[in-house]
Amino acid sequence: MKIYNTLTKKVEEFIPYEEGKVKLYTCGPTVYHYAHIGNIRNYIGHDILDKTLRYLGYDVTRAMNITDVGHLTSDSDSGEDKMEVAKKREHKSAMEIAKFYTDAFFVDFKKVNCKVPEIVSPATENIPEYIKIITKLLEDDYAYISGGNIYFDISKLDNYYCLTNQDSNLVVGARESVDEDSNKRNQADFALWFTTSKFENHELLWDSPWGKGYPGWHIECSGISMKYLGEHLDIHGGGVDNIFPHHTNEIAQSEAYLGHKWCNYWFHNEHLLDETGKMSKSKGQILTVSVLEEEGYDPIAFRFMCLGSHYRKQLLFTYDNLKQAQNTLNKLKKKINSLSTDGEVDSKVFDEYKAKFVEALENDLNTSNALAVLYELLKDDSVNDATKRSLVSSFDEVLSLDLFMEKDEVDSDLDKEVMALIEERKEAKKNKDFGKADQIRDDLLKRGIRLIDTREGTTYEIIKD
RNA sequence: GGGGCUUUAGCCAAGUGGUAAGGCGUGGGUCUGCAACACCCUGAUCACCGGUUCAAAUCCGGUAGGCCCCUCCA
Repeated sequence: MKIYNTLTKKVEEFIPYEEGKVKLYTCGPTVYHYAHIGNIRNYIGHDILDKTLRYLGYDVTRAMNITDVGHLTSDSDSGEDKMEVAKKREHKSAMEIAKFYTDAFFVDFKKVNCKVPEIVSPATENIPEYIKIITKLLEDDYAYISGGNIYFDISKLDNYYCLTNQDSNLVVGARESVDEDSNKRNQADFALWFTTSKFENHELLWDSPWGKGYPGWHIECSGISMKYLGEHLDIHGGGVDNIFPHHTNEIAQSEAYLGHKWCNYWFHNEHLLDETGKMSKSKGQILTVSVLEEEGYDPIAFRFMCLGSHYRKQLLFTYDNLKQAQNTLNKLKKKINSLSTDGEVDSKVFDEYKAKFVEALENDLNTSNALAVLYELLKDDSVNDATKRSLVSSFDEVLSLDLFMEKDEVDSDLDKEVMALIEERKEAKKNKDFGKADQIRDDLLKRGIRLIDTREGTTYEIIKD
């Protein structure tokens, strides 16, 4: 399996620390607001990575955090905690907000057929882990106390900027809204722990050796990852915007703490854009999977749209594009569901096509080509339907597009009524009363039922969108 | 100011030196009483300029456009 590694900026052969096993970590959602479809695209990317590794036979253990505390609008000790902002907005307690949005997140997560990681852990449930790490960083002089807070001293590292090529060209405050924090030795230092000194009204506080306070944003991912996945992590992923500062800081604190290399592969998904650029929770309008569904779109069509592109390419979201994806997916499913169950699976052909499919995925998760293999298979006249069905079913373990439609619960009353109308129309057609025949067809279409005339007779389908 | 990504037909998109996969849409056709469905057919020299090479969408240099990061973000 080849995969792009942000650390080396190259597509590399993936070699886990332990043969056959993969420790995978995904930066999870912040739960002070809904996850928009841009966030969801990132999780779809991780889902494909996760499932591809399993498809290839790896024993994968995956962990994901839920950021329910410590997410400031800035990484200095100024700015507001986003959870506190949400509390003011919604007049709820921090834990109520976290629970509400965590639940909402997983509803959408599952709607696009993302598999829930083995380990899902909220930041607030791992405080002792962070204290343990910070204590050692202080002992080893990688961290210092200033103004009541604990900061990581980046000057203690030679390769702090290993994920980016910024070297020391970093300009703190390139963006106007960035505040300077006078407690820091270097402006690029980052906070590990905040005390109550400047946040007396902060609701979530924990005792620590340095006073009541709460953790900085970056420490949670290091803490949760090391607690559940150990000292050696194979793949750590997130959105490209996490590369700096979040992942840069995670590497700094984790490797300073461990004293050795921590994670070998860094996996980053590009953004989903709308006409105005990057989608963002702070931009106001939050477009969620559930909203797409309310607008009449199948969440799986959104997944399909994401798979048509590559995870490392920006993707423009428009309703036109989604509509196209929906239409394409419907046609694809229709084709698949019209496959007969005749014949026996030809294992040689099965292996050949599976190898092609795997080849696409192994090439840095080329889902677009993987889908092309699916189309090639469906068009191949030399392959019998049983083999096709079997392959499609196998491919869908990774694609997760629900390619085989479960038979809808047939509403027998409706079925009886439609069959009677079909019979009536048949009579009308026989009598050349086409006006009446078309009337019946149009009336049914208005109700979302499309008649399909074949040589063998007339059937119908229920139009989903 | 610094760093990174990106530009392929109306749209989505593959392609990693040898004369452009696939999908959607469009148009045409078959089928049909007419349609729908289905099926068949239908399209681009790859932003631009220059270089390397027998050979470039693919490598190098430059120009132009788009996007992201440089302490909110997936």
